[in-house]
Amino acid sequence: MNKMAGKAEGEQVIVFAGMVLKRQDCPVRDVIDNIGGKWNTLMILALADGPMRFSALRRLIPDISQRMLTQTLRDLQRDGYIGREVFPTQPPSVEYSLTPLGQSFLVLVKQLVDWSVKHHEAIRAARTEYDAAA
Amino acid sequence: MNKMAGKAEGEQVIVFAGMVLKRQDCPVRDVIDNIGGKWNTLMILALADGPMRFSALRRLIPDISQRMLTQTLRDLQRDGYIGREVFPTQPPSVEYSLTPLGQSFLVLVKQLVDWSVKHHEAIRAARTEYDAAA
DNA sequence: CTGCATCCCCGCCGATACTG
DNA sequence: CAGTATCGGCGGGGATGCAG
Repeated sequence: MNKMAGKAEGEQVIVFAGMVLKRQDCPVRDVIDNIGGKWNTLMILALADGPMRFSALRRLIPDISQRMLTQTLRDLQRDGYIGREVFPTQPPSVEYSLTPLGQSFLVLVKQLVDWSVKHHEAIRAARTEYDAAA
Repeated sequence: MNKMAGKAEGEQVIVFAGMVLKRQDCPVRDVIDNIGGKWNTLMILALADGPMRFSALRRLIPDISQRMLTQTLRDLQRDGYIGREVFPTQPPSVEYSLTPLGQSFLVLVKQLVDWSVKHHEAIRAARTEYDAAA
């Protein structure tokens, strides 16, 4: 995940806003990886309005494979963003929901979406201009 | 607030906060991809305090390869986050700096860092607990 | 209905060598 | 100093099939 190039002696750190972020076991990487995944943020948004069942999520996000749906949910559950509750019905049903941590994170995701929508015009413009210059 | 809208010809869209996000050419993906990359956010942070030369960035981030340094800078430049200025000295020197768009984005990154630092304890706790349960 | 297992492709990223 | 070029590993993620 986060490979260390330096030795134990040369402990690489980065200072930002007075905080020391060690390259190994960097707190930010834990979060970045969750944002960077193809489906993670979308999953957080999907659960924004309340708990949802597995099949409901499939319907909500039609173009996700079963494999990635399961894996994304597991990853987010592992890091404490979402909770999983199994109901012993027949056939069984499983409900996923945002934990307090997940809801806290949702705020960031929403800001990210807002910023994206607001600036994606400028981004695309810069992109075409750059490509044209080349 | 988060609902799937109908589709006409396989045109998948997702509605969030009243905004329609088409799956193809999604504005959020442009931003997400920049966050998700291994070095992108770090580069933004590195330029937070002002312009920096190529070699200065190398020293600041020791464990980045020359290849990825160049590529990351190019990508961010292409999307308009950073600017590049060449000084005709001998040998030549190049300075990179955040554009207004980049500085606007920097705000988000900082919030991300703050959130990470504040909650990474909870995340790691959830992670070990999940692994223990397994 | 809710998963896990398997196969496989492809793009990220690192290592290394070469240039103006 | 500031790049470019090439090779190769590795892991993300899609498609499909099987199971409880």
